[in-house]
Amino acid sequence: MSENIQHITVALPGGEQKTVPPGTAARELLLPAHKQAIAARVNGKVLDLSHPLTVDCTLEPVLPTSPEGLDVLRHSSAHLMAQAVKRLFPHVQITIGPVIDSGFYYDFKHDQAFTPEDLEKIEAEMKKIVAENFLVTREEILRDDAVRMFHDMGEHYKAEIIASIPANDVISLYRQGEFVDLCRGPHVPATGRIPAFKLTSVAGAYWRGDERNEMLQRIYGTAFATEKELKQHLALLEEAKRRDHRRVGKELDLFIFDPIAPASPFFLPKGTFIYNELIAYIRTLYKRYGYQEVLTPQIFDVDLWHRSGHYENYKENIFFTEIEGRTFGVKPMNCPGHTYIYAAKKRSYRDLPLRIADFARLHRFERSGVISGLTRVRSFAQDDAHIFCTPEQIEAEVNGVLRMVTEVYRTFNFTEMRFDLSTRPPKRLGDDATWDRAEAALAAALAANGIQYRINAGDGAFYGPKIDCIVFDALRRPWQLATIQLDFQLPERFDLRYTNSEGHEVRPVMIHRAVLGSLERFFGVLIEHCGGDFPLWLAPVQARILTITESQDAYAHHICEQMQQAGVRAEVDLRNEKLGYKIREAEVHKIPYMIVVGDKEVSSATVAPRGRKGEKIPALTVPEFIARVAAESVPGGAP
RNA sequence: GCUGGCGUAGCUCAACGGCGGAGCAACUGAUUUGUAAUCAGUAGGUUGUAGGUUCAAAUCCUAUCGCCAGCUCCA
Repeated sequence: MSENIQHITVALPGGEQKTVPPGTAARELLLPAHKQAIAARVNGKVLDLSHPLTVDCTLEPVLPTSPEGLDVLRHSSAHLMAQAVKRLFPHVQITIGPVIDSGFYYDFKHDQAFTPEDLEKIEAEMKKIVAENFLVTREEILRDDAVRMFHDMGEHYKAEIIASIPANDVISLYRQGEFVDLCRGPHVPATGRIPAFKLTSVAGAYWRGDERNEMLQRIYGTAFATEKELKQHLALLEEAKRRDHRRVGKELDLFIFDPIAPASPFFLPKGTFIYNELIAYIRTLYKRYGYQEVLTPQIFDVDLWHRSGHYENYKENIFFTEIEGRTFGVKPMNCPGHTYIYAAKKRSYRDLPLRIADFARLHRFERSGVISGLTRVRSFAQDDAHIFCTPEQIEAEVNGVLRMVTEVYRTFNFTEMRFDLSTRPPKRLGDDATWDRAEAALAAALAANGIQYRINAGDGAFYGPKIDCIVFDALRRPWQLATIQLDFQLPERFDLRYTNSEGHEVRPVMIHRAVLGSLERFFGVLIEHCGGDFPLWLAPVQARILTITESQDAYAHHICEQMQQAGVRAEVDLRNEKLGYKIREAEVHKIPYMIVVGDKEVSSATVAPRGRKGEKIPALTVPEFIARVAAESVPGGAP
């Protein structure tokens, strides 16, 4: 047992190697050079700085600015918050406090609700604990001892969590000052290392996320490596508020909501214009991509929903109505209706693929707590279509849909996209050979389009695998919009057939697909993406003519008429106001072109356009201006 | 649905047991104006709805409708 053969070799960043006795803390090797580190990465695993190194390993610092470091920081912030809460509200029980995308939260058992004033107090206490700069230490303890310990402390939720961990496991505790919490870590070495945090909101949450359990109080917060990043994050939240489609929709007179029809938008003329343009744009693509549009009933005998399986699986979301003793369901989806169009005549393989598109209104009952603006409504339409094809055609069809999806999102200036391929779930319909072929076809179609994708194993629907398209808006928030789903079940349930080339009757495959998804939801996302500055082709008013005095009224009317005749959506502002006032108003209404006309323009028969961002555009003749608008006013044209 | 918060003029918000206000918008008048707000005046309300407490309710209580945040990110 000679001491000197028990040395370990640690590889540090930059190729440096050190030989140290086992048990040396990671911190000691990192410290002089990497004092910013808040954790250590040992053989790729993120651990405490105090972690004793026992075997040969690679060692890297984890900085608070790295994604892993930020997680550590936020997790420690959650503990910091829990400590502050326990100081201020000793009777409160702690439960769990994980890291989330935008920060962290901690759930507490507290009989009263936390108020915004409480949050301020808690935040102040957190700052105090940071100043006290407690060491954060880790210790290991047997499970049963931990259960007893938390039980004795009156932390019954904590004890319950620990009791659900296997009996022989060693578990870890983290201590900072008087506060101790069960946690697997890692954590920052001391509370003084948490520089920038903010508590953002408080809300109810169920114990273990189950609505049958009792309700806890959840406090959300966020933390960053620097004050500057925290400010940036808070500014982003402000910007998101400013762009909120509910606010923009009101300001720009796009749509309203009224309690008389909860979660069902009333589109005003300007909003309806944009809505219809979205449909018109998709229709132009349908011509190129070979879709045929249909109109189908709004309500169907409940028999349809029994046969399709919706009654069994989706009843809670369907509006029912009764008349003449018959029960009808208002359609939440178009697919069952479309099977009737398919089945209306005998189909041959020569008829396939059959692509049926439908912009029909759909109604789904959504629980009152989940509805929100245009993004979660009870009344909406989709750019929905169903493709009936042979199994051999799946890849080519999905390929076509993917091409359309990428074209559409490019048009709307969504530059970032992600695709997820969801494969067979444990509980499913159909044989493995069919699933093999279907999943392979989807993967091949993705590959054919050069699309990188993630696999969500087991996340497919029970009736078939699917591809979801997630787009990121200007604030980098993800939205799941387009979807492509294979379906082997509905053709079965509705006994759909076609005659193949050998004369046998066989089942077609159904592909459900939407590109924009719900038009309402897409509209909402588009508003937030562009902040209300719609591209020229979608702007309800493209140009507003602003006069300086009433002596230009006749000219303004004349050129407005000219523009309208040429298809430019123009209007005049003849009000007896100063130019600055009219400009401000047009600016606030996000009108793309302001056309200033004074005596100068009248005498030279020109216009002086101004862009909505204040860009000065040299004087143009009216035909020149019209040509400019016409050139820019196409999908994918001027932003 | 559940937890919490909030419903006051068209919009954004004050008043928080004691006569419901302001800014913007609207309307009227004056001003005729050159690139983000000219001035003055007028009108606008059973305080979401229904009950209750009180001498007195926008304010306190109950119910109801609606809106907002959250309720899957697992020590």
